[in-house]
Amino acid sequence: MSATSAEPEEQVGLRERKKARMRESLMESALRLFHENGYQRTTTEEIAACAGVSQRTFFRYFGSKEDVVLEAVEDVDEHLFASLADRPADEPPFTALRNAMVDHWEYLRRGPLHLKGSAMGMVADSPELIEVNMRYCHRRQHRLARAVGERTGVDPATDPRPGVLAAVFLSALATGHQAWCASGSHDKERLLGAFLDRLDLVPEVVEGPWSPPVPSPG
Amino acid sequence: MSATSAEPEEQVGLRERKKARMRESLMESALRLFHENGYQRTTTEEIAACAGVSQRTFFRYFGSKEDVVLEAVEDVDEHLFASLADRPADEPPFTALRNAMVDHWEYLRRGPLHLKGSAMGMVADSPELIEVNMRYCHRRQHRLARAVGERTGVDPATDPRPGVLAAVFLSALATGHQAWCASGSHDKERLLGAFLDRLDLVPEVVEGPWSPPVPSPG
DNA sequence: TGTGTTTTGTCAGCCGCTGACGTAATATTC
DNA sequence: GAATATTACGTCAGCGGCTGACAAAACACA
Repeated sequence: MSATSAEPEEQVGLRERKKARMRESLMESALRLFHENGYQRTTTEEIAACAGVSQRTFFRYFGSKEDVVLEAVEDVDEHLFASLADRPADEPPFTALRNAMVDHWEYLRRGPLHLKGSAMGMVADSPELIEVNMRYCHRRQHRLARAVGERTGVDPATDPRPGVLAAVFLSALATGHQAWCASGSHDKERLLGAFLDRLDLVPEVVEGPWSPPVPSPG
Repeated sequence: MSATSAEPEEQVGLRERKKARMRESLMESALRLFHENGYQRTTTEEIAACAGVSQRTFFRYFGSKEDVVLEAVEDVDEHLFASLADRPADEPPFTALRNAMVDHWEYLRRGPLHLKGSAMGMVADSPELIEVNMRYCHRRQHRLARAVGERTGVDPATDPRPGVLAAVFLSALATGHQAWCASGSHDKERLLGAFLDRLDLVPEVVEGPWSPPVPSPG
């Protein structure tokens, strides 16, 4: 084909450009098909065909079908980490994480991540993807621990605190996510509310005895 | 309908007995092969052959290869829940969980669960199984939340606290488990130590600012 | 333009997993 | 003890995820 007229300004070369575009194309095809037909009912051959390549090529770009979802989630996480770095330095780690989540949500609300931004919502729609998401939570946790470590000046390799904080934070999020799924709601704002409810509960839940069983009206 | 109460005895019948034995046989074959050759390199056909049945029969007893590991872990969890119920009623929930873990370990130390008891250690040996374990952590979390709910008289369906506590507890355990794997240690006692270290860190990590970065020697 | 490297499609194949169907083992009834 | 219905099992065929190997096409560099 042509394309020889386009002069790449950067040193990255035409090849890597194509690779990046192919990767984006495959991910977009996959996420769209997942959204339309469901994760389970979408085959890797369909994804490849939708992107105009062979199945083998799909597996050269993504290690597995699950990896597509994972990478979308990780791209979204990336911005959460940026939000964390932007929080004032005097905020305690856990508080900073909570507030970064609020900032992050405000960013997602403006929708610059289009399909990827809805990846988490997509996960909610199909129980299979919840497990897929779970499967990778230790990868997310490692990345978050690193971000927490950078913020606090603590090395996650020698100090267990960043890892513990990351794990606790993500597990509380997961609980909120599950409750949101169970409620059948599709309102993204309610999802943030569920997140914050659980996060705010963590200190009280691990500290001392609990207040009376059910303070709700009966 | 037929009169199934021909025999009022609690005799479950030969058939169900055989089913139970077959199930045990398959699980034992699987766990032993996993232990010897690794999870990945053990095929479901080998498991079936080891138990003297066809592959199809294996899949009639277990929904997936992963399920075998999951059920082993759940069997072990079962006793953790019992230990939790035995803790004094005046212990706060998180403390009770922590201490139940210690009791539970003492039980495992006596080795009545033989192969199943080593399932968690097996998980440590193969990175693939860590992901398998992760995949099911929300199932474990639900069961633990129920146990916590029973102990505290709180309904997990309406009060989010049991779910949050269960999630935080298990995620802290997972962190300890990962650290233990990373250290390359195969000493089970060190694993318990890693668990307790992380659990004891949780309150301090979510509460306020952190103490100086790294108090350890350089 | 020609040469060496990277990327792709095709093919073959393993493995996890499932539906369908016939058969053997078990339980029930006479 | 024979006839019956019920249940478990083996065999077979097949799908979908995933991988190695090889040849052809696309690209980079000179």
